[in-house]
Amino acid sequence: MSSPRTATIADVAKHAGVAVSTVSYVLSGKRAISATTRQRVLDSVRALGYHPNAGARALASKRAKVIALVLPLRAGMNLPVLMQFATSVVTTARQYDHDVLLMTADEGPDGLRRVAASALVDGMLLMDVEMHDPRVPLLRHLGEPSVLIGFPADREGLTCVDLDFARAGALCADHLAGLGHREIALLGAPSVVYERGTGFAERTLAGFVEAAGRHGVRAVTRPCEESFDEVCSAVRDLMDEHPGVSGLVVHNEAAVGHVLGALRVLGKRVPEDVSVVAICPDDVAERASPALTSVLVPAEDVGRQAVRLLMAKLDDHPVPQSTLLEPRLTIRESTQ
Amino acid sequence: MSSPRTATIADVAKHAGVAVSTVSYVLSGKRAISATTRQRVLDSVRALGYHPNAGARALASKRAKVIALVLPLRAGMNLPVLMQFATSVVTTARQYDHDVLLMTADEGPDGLRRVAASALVDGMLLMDVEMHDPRVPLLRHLGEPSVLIGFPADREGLTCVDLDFARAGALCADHLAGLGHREIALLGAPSVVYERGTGFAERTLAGFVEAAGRHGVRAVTRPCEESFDEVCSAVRDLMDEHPGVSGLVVHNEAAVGHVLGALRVLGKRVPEDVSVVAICPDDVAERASPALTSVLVPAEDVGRQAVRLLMAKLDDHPVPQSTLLEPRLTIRESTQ
DNA sequence: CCTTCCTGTCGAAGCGCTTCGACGACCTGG
DNA sequence: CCAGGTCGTCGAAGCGCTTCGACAGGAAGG
Repeated sequence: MSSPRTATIADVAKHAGVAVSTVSYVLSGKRAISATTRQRVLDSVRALGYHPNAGARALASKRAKVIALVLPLRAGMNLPVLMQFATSVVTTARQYDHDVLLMTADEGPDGLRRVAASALVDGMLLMDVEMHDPRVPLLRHLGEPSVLIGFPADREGLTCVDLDFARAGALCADHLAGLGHREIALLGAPSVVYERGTGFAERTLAGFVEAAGRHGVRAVTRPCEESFDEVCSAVRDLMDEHPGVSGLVVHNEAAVGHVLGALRVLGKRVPEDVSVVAICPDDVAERASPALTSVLVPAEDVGRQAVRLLMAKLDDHPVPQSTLLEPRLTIRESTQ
Repeated sequence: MSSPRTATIADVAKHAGVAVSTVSYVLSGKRAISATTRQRVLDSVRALGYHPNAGARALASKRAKVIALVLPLRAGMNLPVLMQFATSVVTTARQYDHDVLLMTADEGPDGLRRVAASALVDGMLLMDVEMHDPRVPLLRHLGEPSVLIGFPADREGLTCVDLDFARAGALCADHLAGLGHREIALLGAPSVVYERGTGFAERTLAGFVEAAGRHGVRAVTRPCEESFDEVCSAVRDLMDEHPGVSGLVVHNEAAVGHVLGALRVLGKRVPEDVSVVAICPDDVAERASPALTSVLVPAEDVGRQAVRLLMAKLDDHPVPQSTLLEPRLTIRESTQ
């Protein structure tokens, strides 16, 4: 049962009849090795099922080949997107031969410090960055390579990636305005998210308002809680106060379903009476009835891009300070 | 800017005026150290901001203090529960001074092999285990300490944890029968989940049917897809074919909201015409209207318990082969 | 034909930590 | 008062890997 002690590089060297360092150079490609030797070593590696010991490698090379993914896991986050994101980070990292250490934000800045100081990871990916995030100054100070998902207020010296939420908001307004709607509304995140100063919510709103203005369309916006009853009354109030609203943008994944339910209850048909555009993942939009015209949050792209940037930084390649990912609008049945 | 090379154990030893090994013993507690020396060392540790180098520690001690969390990230999984689970795993692991490496199942068995062979992790947690999971034999073979979330068909030599889904199903039936309902129905996971032979769906169903039988109540069950339209027709068909059904159990998180919408569309009032019990996280149940009587999937408990078991195994403590977590029914407004 | 320069390989020196055996110093009991 | 224990500490030997400098041997250049 007990495996016969996993093979070490010395075993491989002996098996191939070469020096330990030669094996290392074959595996890392850092020095030229003749084709025949290389092949012999590779064969031995396979024969013995050799995998380098991660600790030893990290110790000697000062590279752990692990990156940290710091997820928030706080109230008001939308989980499915997060999960998609995490998946794409792991997958992409593996393509670069790196693994992913999962951290939650509740260990706080100390967690970052610990992980950096112990050389457990080579760099980190931080999600759900706020405008005035306490981790940001620490990050600058630590000097660990890092990439942020989201934009803090002061971007100096950082590398940030995000969906271009302003464009997303604008895209929704453009679409509705293009369909001839003259008065449109945005139902956003729960108010707590705005209070926290999470950038993406504000940027969506700004983009929406700006685009509406550009088209000469009246725009109203309000936060949106996530229980059915609260969504219901929010929608009702909105319609009462602004009876002319015929286009609705929903930027709140948990509430999307409830908004449709609320409209049904109020006797509003979609899209005949009200057109609805959601900013959410495609599966949620497709699962709704009618299927929702939506702007996709490209979680996978963001994850992939973030990892790429981090890898570039690890290799000391220069990277742009900000990367904005283009949103994509998919027209389905909920707008006309 | 560049930190002055992070402190090593040698630095601490020098600063405290003791031998390196003494520092190590203070930190690990594996040998008796006088109170005064201990204090001096601890002070130096704090003064220098010392954190042991993870690689070196792993190399020397053969313990990485990292566990792997293998998530599925496949279709039909319900993400929020998964996320809660992941959070509780990370948090609990940290309490045991361990970190968590995130792996997706798509690297497959090779991923497990790699991670085990490279000693990157000391043990693993596998989620979403199927009845005939290909990873199970490998796991037995590798001899890495591991804990499974979910039950494969052959449990021999493994350690498994899960919610007692049979009890959960039974609890729902008990509750409805107790309220006097004589004909009840279970709306389950999408059919693909049953086809995959995922244990939890089948066990819920079995528990539900068994309990209904025990109470002399008629039970009907069917799988349930996740789009609003499909849910709608499933509910309509169900009601047409079994007009006597007055109690509904929904074991499908994504469909819960749609079921309520469907009943609303069909003119059925909840709970006056139909009582509804959901098996889902509390926040989903609370967010619905009316707030749903629900059986909680105690993702946090499962995560915590799984980590505890794994830690016990790492310390060579004996652990039970199966651990079933008791479900808890919360009565809200949707049943009468 | 001899220097100069690659190319391919090797040996050895760490990386920072844990752990084992050794060994004074001190206590205890006969 | 000394044999036999403890207790607290130290030094050194690795753990498995990377990487540096050295060095044969052959190619190229004068």
